[in-house]
Amino acid sequence: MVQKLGPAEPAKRRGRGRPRGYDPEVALGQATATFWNQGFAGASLDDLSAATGMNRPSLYGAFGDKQALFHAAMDAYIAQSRAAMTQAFRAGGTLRQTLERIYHAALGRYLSGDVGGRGCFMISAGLGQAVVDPAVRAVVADGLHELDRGFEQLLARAEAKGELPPGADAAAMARVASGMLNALSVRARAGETRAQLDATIKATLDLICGPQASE
Amino acid sequence: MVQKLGPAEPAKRRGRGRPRGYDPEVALGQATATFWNQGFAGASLDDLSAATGMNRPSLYGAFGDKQALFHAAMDAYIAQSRAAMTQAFRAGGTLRQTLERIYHAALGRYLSGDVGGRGCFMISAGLGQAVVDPAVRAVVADGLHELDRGFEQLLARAEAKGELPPGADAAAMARVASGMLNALSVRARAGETRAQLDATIKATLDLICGPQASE
DNA sequence: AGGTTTTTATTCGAAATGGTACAAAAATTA
DNA sequence: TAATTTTTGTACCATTTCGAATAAAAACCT
Repeated sequence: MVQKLGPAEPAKRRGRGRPRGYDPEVALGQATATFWNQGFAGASLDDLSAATGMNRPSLYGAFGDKQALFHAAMDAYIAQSRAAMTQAFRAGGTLRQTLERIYHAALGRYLSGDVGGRGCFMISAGLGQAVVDPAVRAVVADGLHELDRGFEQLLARAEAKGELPPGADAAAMARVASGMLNALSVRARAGETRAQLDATIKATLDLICGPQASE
Repeated sequence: MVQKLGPAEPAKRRGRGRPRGYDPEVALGQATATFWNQGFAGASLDDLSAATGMNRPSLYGAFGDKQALFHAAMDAYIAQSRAAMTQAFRAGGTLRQTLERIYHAALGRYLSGDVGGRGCFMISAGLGQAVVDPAVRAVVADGLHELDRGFEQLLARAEAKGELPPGADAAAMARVASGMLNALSVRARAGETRAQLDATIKATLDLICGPQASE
């Protein structure tokens, strides 16, 4: 889990001094994974140092103190998540296909890693800090609401295209669709199997889009 | 927030030695609140000592080490939550009334305290430890699945009573109903207002039970 | 009153934690 | 080659953390 040290491949020269022994993006990813599993308070600088292969002064020089590192981890996670989600939202197809793609893209991230289900980083690690650090709470809330808006637009477009039954309430559907994404995070971290989580996704799709024969 | 010390009122004599200066149940509640806000790793023994008004040796004598105290906090929370939920599930009324009662009972707990939304203790504090402590993960999973079964029975009974429309899938509805409870926890802790959360509840009820005029 | 028992209060200690100082190392530039 | 610049590695520091040891306090029992 530690990136190899020593002179990194001369990928990009950066001018004068000694070259870095690590790739900042890789290191940030490894620090993120540590926070993801153990939370902010549960991840010591020694843990982070071991995970990234950087010693503490390097960590400090690159990212600032522990809080700053955590914020950098959130920003990086959000950026990645946003990229994947944007793609899933926009790839086209029926409403059901789109929702299914969204849920499975998210679930793939929630089940990634080697600890048996970590959930969403913002929910699992971010919300742990939310009560202690208002700035973290605000970032998490923004992330949630950005997704909310995505679902609202998706459902509104589906309604406009006539994909929804006549009496359907697109706004209500969007709220539930977004909420069930949070539920998947919770339950992935609680250790539910992929089969169980897939069943929850199917139930959500059936309720929103109408039932469909099993595959 | 600290219970008063000194000789407690002679509620129940317990025989020989010096009487306790605290009520174990009250102290456990205060310790639970500390874990709830700050998580397991984020709550130091000093924090817990200050919150309960017990000094460390007393804490240790009463509950064992920090892990044991956390497990005791989970057990107590589950017992309280189960009592409230059982009542909400069984009090009768239409499906919509019952679901509304369940969600609002839970939401009241999720918004309790003076830190602006803490969510469910098991999700907010428990899941933070789930990856680190498999026993905690198992307890949380059990709690979730106990609720799942409650919703399954509730929806199955509603179906049997003919409260659901003909084509409805009671099992899928139960999964979503249970999942949205998790979503409420997440969003309460993210700082959503009661009005926002009520709107999510209403959306869930509308989707499961059919729309209803606003009050 | 004197002894017994249980809890509380003070204190201590070893380890871990977050953060930093400083010199050695590895590159560039002159 | 020598000076410069940036990063690394080691060591250190003050504080916090968890836990335990020990003595004082407050009740009961005889």
